[in-house]
Amino acid sequence: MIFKEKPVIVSRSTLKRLPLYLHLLEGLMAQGLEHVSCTQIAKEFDFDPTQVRKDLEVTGEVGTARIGFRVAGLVDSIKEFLGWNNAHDAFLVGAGNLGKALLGYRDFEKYGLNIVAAFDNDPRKVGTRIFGKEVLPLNKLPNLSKRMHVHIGIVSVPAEYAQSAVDLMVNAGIKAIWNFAPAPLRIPADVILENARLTQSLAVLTNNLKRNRDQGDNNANSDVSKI
Amino acid sequence: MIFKEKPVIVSRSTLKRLPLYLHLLEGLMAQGLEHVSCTQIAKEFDFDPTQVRKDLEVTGEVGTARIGFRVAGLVDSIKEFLGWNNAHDAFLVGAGNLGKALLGYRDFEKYGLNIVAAFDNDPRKVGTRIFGKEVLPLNKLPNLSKRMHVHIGIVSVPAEYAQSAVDLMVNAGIKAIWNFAPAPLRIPADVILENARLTQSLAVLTNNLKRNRDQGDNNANSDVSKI
DNA sequence: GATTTATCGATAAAATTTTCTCCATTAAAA
DNA sequence: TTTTAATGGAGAAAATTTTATCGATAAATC
Repeated sequence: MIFKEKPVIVSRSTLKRLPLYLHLLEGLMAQGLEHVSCTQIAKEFDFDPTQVRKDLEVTGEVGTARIGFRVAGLVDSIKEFLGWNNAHDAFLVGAGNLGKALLGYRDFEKYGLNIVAAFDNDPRKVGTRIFGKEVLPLNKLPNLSKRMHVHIGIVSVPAEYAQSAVDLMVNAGIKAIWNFAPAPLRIPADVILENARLTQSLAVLTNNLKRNRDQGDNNANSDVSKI
Repeated sequence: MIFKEKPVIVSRSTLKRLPLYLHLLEGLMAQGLEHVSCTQIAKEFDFDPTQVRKDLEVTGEVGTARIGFRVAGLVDSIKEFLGWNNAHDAFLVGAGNLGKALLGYRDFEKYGLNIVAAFDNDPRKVGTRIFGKEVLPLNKLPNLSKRMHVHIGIVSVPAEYAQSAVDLMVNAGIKAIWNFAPAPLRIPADVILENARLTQSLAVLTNNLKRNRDQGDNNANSDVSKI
């Protein structure tokens, strides 16, 4: 019997730090650096070195004492772990401002995401091309997603249309939803939902700002100089 | 002696849930609903009711048994708590794709954010207007930010320029940075930094997708149907 | 070659966040 | 008026995440 590596369930927190490490490591690799220690990485981000070590553990890479980890090995293992080595095709629904920006974001390729087409119900948009990608009417999504085996759907429609867009996608066999709309979404348990909501991040920012202003205190946010 | 309300330090987790509640509550208010219970709110998002209660506690609103909370009161208190009642002026640096999208995102007004101008060093962009907002050369930022008392800076430049953009802003008196670049940033402790990195969210998504695929298991992500 | 230093890996401790439990309160029902 | 059911509030418990500690190991230094 062959033992496949058991898929480790990793905390969101760790998962979200991995791209930061990756970006740093790619820079180091470009500089020709061979090895790097958790201590060094931690210093860059003002993290705890132990935390970095724990995070890197999930990639399966092992370091050597006094030397650290192989940079190239880490880069590859993090990409592998995140699923960024194999490109995933994705559909985008909602070709408004945000949708356009996402369609034009070239870096997604690096992250294994390939937006193959956009969908919108606005007749002025349908038929046009945005950054080389065709804008199709929403009702063409189900057939196409089945034919092309697309499993990721990006939601960049206004909040009030989000649920119906998601329902359509789920029925069409989409297995993972990346949601930019500020709406709660209902999906079956076997579909993956990841929210990327600007408002949440903004909430943290403006609340901090208000607090700073309210108190004129300068040590309350001593933790915010971190990454 | 007058006791000012002591500014409560609230966890990021709570802070990030508040905008979700707010959005829901605004919907309920539009429907004419007067009161709402934590139980109802929790049900919408598949959260724990106690968690919702604890989150709402920070706003200072008190509910009444058997009735719940006043919807209008909650909406106002959450906005107040997040600092979304008073508009904050902001500068945006980097008028690329993402920058453009942010400039065109009308909802920011609702969230108390008012982008007053954009800055870029690309001569083809300087002098143009994007969604009515002027694009200025970066070297005009310091003077303007002081004159206009702008305290928020939005970073949407490529990673390699992020640090220098931030340094410029910090020197110009910017007090809070909203960073979209996938780079680690160094800032003084009294400046607020909030990162809004798409790659982090994408990492969670693609990793989940890979895990699901690797194992063909359907109960490993039983938590992903939540908000 | 011995000693020192930096680092990893594993485990334990601390801190934080989430969930649970119980009780007092309140409006509605009997 | 009394009873009942739903709810908020407070605090305890559980789970998760982060940080600290310690022995082993490998390179650098003496």
